[in-house]
Amino acid sequence: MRRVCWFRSDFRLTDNHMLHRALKDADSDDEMEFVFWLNPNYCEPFETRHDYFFATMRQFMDELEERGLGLRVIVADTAEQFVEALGELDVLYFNAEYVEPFKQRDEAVIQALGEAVKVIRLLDRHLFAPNAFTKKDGDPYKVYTPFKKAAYAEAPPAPYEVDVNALKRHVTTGHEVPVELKRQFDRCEHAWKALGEAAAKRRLSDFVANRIDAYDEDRDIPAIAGTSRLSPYLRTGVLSIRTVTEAVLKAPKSSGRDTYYDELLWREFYYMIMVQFPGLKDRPFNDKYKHLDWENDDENFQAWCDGKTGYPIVDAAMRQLNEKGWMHNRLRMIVASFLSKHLMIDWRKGERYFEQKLIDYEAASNIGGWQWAASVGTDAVPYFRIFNPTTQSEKFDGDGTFIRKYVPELANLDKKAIHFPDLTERDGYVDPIVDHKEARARALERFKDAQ
DNA sequence: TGTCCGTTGGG
DNA sequence: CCAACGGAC
Repeated sequence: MRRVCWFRSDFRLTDNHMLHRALKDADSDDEMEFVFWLNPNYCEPFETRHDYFFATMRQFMDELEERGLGLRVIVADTAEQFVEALGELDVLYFNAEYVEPFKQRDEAVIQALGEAVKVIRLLDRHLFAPNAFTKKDGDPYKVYTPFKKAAYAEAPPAPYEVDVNALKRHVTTGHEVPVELKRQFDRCEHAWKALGEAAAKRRLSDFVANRIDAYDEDRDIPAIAGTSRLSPYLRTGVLSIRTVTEAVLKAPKSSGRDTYYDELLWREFYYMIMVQFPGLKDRPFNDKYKHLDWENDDENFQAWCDGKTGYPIVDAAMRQLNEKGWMHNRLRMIVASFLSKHLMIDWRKGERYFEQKLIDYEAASNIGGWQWAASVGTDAVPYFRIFNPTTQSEKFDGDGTFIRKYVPELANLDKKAIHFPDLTERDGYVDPIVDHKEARARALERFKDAQ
């Protein structure tokens, strides 16, 4: 029997459902092969997130090699080409993706394989199946709190064991590195710190041992490492959600720990919503906001993207995104509120900009978050809760440490002036592109019209 | 996981 | 003057 394990965004050897299952199924003389489909169409334009992805992949391949395992990288534009390159096989294993465009890609591969090949798709990226919880009437939950109650009643799955030595007996081929992969590796420029499984686990245990107790308070301060910063690992599959959950629930009970587990459940909630209600990348969950009167102001949108709005906390946040491919969660809320309320620019533009830039981009969480902030989603913030960027800045970056790091033009201002410099003292820094009070009033009006 | 504005009451 | 608070958005 020839069993093929298809790696996608699950670059790890431990607690990997696909590997666990393939090993369980394999007889001692069965041959196993690891493959990766490199689709050059997914690499253009080459953004920071591609850089992170391929840097991670490269690190994973080094790790495989050290352990005497190999990954065969197949370059293909279509599912048919990919399947043809796979050659003869009996079983294909992979960890399921439930959200587009990956779902469609996976179905195209299954189609192209035909009846003769057995396909085993496994739940791996999330704790619970997307249809695991329903209301009494059988409908999916649309509100977080009851969903959470249902989820709390269920024990999350334990990590899956993977015996690497057993893998070695089945996987006999080394890496196959096509020129196209080398080309992608060569495009990587960032000097990423803490790549790979070992670094991810160190960060997880540091978080659980030292930071999780204070998480509920520290997580809102962008100048300190109060959040777990595990999302890039979850995105690339370097860390498994079961490993994270196990470590979190083993920690002593605290309000920080509970808040953090809640955030993991928000991740489950949004993915469940995306699966149960397809199409949310392009339409608001709440129908009444389908025809909201958005502004089509390219100049303002560009200023937002570039971190040149004249609101220091917004600009610092956007510059962090542009430089690091990552943004602190409190800041994601602030810039999303600013784009959709102050600028009245369609949340979909912001969602797509985040998609382009974020190394931890997950469609469900990102779309859910944007719809939440723009007040058009399920269980979203009410439209009249409009963040005041200056107040948020004073509250969460009180002494201006974060702003100073990313907006050097303002580095010399004192901690009072830095949150919104006086219009006469902005040499070297842009004037605000909108007036807060006017913008707020306009947003209230537009949203009220849509009620 | 909000902010604004008017009111009240202490200094 | 300003903190505390409650209602409205």
